[in-house]
Amino acid sequence: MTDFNDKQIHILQVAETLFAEHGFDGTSIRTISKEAKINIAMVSYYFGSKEKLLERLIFFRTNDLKLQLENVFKTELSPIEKIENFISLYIDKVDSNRNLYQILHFEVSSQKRAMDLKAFTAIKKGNLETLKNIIEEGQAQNSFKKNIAIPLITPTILGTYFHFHTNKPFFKEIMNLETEADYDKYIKTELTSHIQQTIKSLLLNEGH
Amino acid sequence: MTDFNDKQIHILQVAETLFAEHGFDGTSIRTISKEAKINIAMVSYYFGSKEKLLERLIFFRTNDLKLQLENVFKTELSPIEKIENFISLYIDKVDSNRNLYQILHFEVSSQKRAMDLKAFTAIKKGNLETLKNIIEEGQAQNSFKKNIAIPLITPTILGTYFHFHTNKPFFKEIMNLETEADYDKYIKTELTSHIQQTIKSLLLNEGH
DNA sequence: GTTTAAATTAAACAATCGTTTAATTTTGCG
DNA sequence: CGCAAAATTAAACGATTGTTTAATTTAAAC
Repeated sequence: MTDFNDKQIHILQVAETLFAEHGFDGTSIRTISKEAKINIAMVSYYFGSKEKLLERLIFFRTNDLKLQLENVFKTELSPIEKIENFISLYIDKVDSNRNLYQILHFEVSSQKRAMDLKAFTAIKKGNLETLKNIIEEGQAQNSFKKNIAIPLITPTILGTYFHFHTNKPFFKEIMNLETEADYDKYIKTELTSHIQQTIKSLLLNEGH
Repeated sequence: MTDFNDKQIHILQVAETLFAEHGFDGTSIRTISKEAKINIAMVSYYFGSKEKLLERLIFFRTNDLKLQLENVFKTELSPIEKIENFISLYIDKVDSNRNLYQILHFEVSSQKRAMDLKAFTAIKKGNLETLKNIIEEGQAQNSFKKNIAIPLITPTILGTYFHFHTNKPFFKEIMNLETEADYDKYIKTELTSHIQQTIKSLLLNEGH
């Protein structure tokens, strides 16, 4: 159940792109088949149904995407450096799996699909726990503020990223990001830096 | 073209809820008609097509939702107080139009629909301009930092809100928000406060 | 080379989609 | 009332949806 052959992976990759572009309901099996240059019946043959294809796609990616943020916590860095690494690593991972997260973002919100997202929820809880450990470490040595709503940090980190990316055409225009490379570079530099600066300002005690 | 009769408004309201729940493609005209207790043909009769219905819905709401954030700028408050009001007003307006923004959020990102969003883009640019004025005022009197990526402030404000709301089931669980009223109250208090605190920390010069 | 299973195909399935038609009912006005 | 416009209806349209079937080709094992 864990393995995919080359053909299956190819179908998943094509479906991922199309789902992200046109949504799950907006993408037909015929479109996927045409794009992947396979017969229509192959999707049912390999995955059973369109909905199971999506489930397998989520598994395929989240299994490949288990964030190893715990390692950040275990390093010898200072809490504020850990926060910086936590953010850059998080954004980088999400950014390199844009399409899947675009799908999850919508399919999760429209909770119509009754699919198993427990694994995904577990990952989110684990990441939150890691963040909590880092922040409490900083609070213990009095470099971080005490009255912080820790569970709201992640919404600020990821929310800033997603809102930027969701409104990509708008920001490409007002930032004069002409090419895709310009856009990608802006995320890796300015946007990531802005998020780091925002969270650091929120956490750090004044005068440190 | 500006007026809607009671029946049209009723259809728009039903469609708004269903679109937000199941997406545009996931909602059929038959479902809308059934829910609104009208004949299937009435949608085409009043709006022309399903896509035009969505356009009219966006117009219907954004026309009612022209944020009067400029008024915040014109008050006699200090820049930091203006920022606080800007954020609470913005979140409150978006929160009271959750469903529409949920739709816009997805339909904008999947830019398949070739519809007229210029009015919406214009509103966003206007809001950004207002925010810029407030911040530059604070920078002029040396209470705000100079090196701020102003266009990334809005993504942080709205992104935090949307990411929270998109993952509503997750946060209801970990925050122990049992009822809808609990959830709504949390947004108006804790979440809004967190966003205000975050932006204020980012903007304010240390020692002020 | 024969055999068996896997892979692939074209075709058809019933269901649902958005939209249109044409007939009927309701409404408002003189 | 009589009449014209608006509103509403049931029915049908062709197109597309996800899925299944049954036949055929390919691949691997012996």
